[in-house]
Amino acid sequence: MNYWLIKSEPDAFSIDDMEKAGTEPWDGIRNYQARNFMRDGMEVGDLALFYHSNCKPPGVVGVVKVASRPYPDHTAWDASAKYYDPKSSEENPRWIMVDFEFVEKFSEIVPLDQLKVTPELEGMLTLRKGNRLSITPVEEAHFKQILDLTK
DNA sequence: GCCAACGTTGGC
DNA sequence: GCCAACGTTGGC
Repeated sequence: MNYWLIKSEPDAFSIDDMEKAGTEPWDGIRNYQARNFMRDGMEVGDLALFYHSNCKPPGVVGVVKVASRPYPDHTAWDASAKYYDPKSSEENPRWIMVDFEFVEKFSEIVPLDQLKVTPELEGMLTLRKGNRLSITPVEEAHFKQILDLTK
């Protein structure tokens, strides 16, 4: 069992969209580190914090669950798609994705400001200055600490 | 809108 | 393999 944090811009896809969708293919990941986390680390049933980025305020707004094994991201093959990558092919897919399933929406956001001042979360990858990864692993203790902050 | 941080690209 | 130029992310 591993824990993760995934970022999404609420203007593009929010926790409410996630709740409506129920299950959502997480396509469009075009970063090797994030891809490798999905490929090498994610297991069906893993839990992930759902984080709203690029908004006011940014922060953790809920929990989702890994609902599939990694599989090729076909949007990379579609020349008209936003995340088209000519270097990826059906024979040799460069990018992958997983499905996420809605688990929970917090009654209130846990804002980034609060994460930053919580001593137990010191060292969390997402809090590191300049971190732009859209998928990061989260330590179990940190994951549980953030759930505690919602109570 | 600004800009720091970081990843990617491509010339050499 | 180096590194400058460029693009993107995301907090502020």
